Amino acid sequence: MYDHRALETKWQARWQESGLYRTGEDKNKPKYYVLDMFPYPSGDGLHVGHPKGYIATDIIARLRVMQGFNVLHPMGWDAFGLPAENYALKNKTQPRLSTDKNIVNFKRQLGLLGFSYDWDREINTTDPEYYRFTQWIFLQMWRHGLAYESFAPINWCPSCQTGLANEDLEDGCCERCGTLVEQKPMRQWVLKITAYADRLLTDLDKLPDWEEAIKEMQRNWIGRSEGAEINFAIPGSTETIAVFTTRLDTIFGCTYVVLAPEHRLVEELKDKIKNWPDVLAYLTKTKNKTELQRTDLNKEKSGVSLEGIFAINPFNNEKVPVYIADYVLNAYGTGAVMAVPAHDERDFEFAKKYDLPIRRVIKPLTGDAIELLGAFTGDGRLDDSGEFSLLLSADARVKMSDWLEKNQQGSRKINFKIKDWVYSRQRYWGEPIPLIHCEACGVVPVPEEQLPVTLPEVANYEPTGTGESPLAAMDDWVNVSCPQCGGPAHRETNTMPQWGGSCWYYLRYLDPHNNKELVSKEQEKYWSPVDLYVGGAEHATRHLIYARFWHKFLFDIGVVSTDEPFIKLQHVGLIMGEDGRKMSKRWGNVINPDDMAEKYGADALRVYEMFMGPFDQAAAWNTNGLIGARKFLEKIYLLFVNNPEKIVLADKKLLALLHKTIKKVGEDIENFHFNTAVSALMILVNGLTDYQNEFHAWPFSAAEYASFLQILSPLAPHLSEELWESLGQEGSIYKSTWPNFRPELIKDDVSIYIIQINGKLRAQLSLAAETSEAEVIATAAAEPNIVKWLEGKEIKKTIFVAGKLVNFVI
RNA sequence: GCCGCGGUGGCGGAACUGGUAGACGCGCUGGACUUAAAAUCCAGUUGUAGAGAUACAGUGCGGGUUCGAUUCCCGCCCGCGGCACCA
Repeated sequence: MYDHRALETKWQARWQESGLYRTGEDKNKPKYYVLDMFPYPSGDGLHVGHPKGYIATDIIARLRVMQGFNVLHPMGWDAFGLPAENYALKNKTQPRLSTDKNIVNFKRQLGLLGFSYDWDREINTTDPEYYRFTQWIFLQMWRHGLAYESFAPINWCPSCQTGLANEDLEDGCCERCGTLVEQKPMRQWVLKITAYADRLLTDLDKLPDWEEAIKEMQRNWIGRSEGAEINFAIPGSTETIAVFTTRLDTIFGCTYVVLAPEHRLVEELKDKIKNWPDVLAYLTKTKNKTELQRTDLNKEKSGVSLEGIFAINPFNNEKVPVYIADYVLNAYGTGAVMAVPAHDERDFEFAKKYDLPIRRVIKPLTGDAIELLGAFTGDGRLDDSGEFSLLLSADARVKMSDWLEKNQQGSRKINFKIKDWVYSRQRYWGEPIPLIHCEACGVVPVPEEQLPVTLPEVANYEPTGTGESPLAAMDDWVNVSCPQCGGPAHRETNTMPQWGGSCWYYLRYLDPHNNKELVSKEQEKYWSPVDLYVGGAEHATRHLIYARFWHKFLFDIGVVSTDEPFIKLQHVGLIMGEDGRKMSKRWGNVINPDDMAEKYGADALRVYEMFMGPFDQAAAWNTNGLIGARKFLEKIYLLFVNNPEKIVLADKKLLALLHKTIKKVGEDIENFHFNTAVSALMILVNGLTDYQNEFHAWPFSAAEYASFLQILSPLAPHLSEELWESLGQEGSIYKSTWPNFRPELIKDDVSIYIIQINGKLRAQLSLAAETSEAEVIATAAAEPNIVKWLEGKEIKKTIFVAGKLVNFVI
């Protein structure tokens, strides 16, 4: 039994004392930047699932250092935002105090696991010296017209009492507290991420080392669709109804037009609408529906016609009725659609209900004789479509778009699902938005030399629910003179959302103490971009899109030299509770890493978490598995202490196994196959244990035992360091050079042949590697079990694969 | 509904570009040590038949390609994740 507590605390203290993990500064070496998604320091502390990704990056960081790279491996805290504030409110403390306390606890917990972080580069998004630059970036966006004030209705969480971005919702509920979100018009700051939508989409193709699944999620979120915008004239009005469609080829089948209830024209055309009371009733009914009710796919479509209003289809000059219906979304496209019930399921359903005409204009290419019960939504051949009849759908879309543009009735158009980013929160615990409202000059930026605009300490930081943040009540802080004209003015009192500070933190690690600029050109050029980024897949459509957006903007204004921030992205699979459910206080299935490290050791915990299964897959916790990992380390310890004389009786097979293992462990770590790396080490250790127990000697030299420790060290740094020292090796194993495997030792001199009859295994044969084909076949055919099978049969064919198998086909 | 990922022993999982299915670990069974238990060590562990050699079946289901398929192709079923009235 080795005393893991004594051993691990000893080495953790020594590493810290010697500054072992300070980032290398020799710029002649190649660099490797390996990054974790920095944690949100919650009051609950880390559970056993959080460190899984950190263990993996630590293993990679250690491997890269040993391979001769300058490695940047930093850690910090993403500490602004709702959860921290809600936690402080619940515990009746100040967010500043509770956040600082939580950080101390998180840092202690991470310290127990022996990570090789360079703590000199620690950052904290709530530090004014940090958020000064978050504010600076916001100002640059404002200057470039990418931050604008809007009064449109947005998602409002009545429980958190703040506006939210689309990305903050889950099934129409607040992602934080699960409360049903309402639509509420309010003043807000919005970032124009849509201006980058096309680049965010197309540049995904430049990221071959991102998992396809995550890229696909982003593509869906951005949601690009190509189509056309068409203007339908309104007889008796100068207004036109613009509709967006991706199926211009179906336009001859348009039998009515639908506006979203919130569409601007509804109010504009009020005087001409003959059944206004009906319309008003419908509008009220819609307004009272929640977002969830409105988007419920199972609900029956409803709407009301705008009596007296018609729209003219420019292609055939036909006059069609106009409806409002809440299945049309005001926020997408133009908020109006041309309805083609024959070729769109939603329109079909609506037309059936209100008895509107259904006109088929696309014939399926196959089986068109069948009478369709629903809408035919596929491409086909145009029918009854004037001069465009008989064209194929795809061709028709091109020709009809040309026609539109030539006749100035509309144009080609690309739409995105992604919406501009609602960037202000009516809460206290966030970065103040560095803008000033002046009665005379309008919105004026805080001069850059006055940054940061620090978050004032307030006695009462509870949300007001009025659409203003608690800061609005702080007259001393709010009232300022205008930086431009000196007149009376007041500060913007909304704060930035949780995701603000994390949009650029990876850049700050490069140059964390620079108080002139967010990162120096020199440091940026050397360290950027991030070579490996590891974190949860839940960030695919939030943090990872936001950060790419900011990065591209910073690239455009010359702050960074690359147009993508993260070269390789690897997502980490969750660790579930022993009951298979997500670890949560609610289920009482949370396993605490402190307890596990205390009981079984940090090394055992590291090895176990990597051994649980494929890194990117979810896996259920099993403490017996952790004990297995501990036993494995125990065996290693015994290898070194059980044979103190260290007599060496050379064993070729075990030496070959060592070199195979060196090769495999290196490759597996690079490919994130930690589970098989651990298993390879176990196989080697089992071999060594058996050998030592039998012969009471080592099968190879101390130098080779040292290289075994080296390949173990990224996984189990404490124990390896201890045994490395006991072998009399100089310096830390962390600074040693990763061993090379010797290919000549790996090559087998015997080949094991499998002998098959009709593809079924019947015998095995072990022959010298250089045995000729003819000889192998002859020997195989002479095997007793094979002779039995071949007796009285004719060999039709013999398959031979060198070094592998012989297959007799009979 | 659309998109992505997956389905292998009692469990987590392994299997390189088609070539011994079940590595490694957990669990379980039997044994050794012990007054006893824990720990440790040894043996076994996909199913069926057999004392055994061995034979047959077997990687979600049904087909196909191939000398040979967990791996490739076609058609399904189930699970997980994301998006979802996006025109």
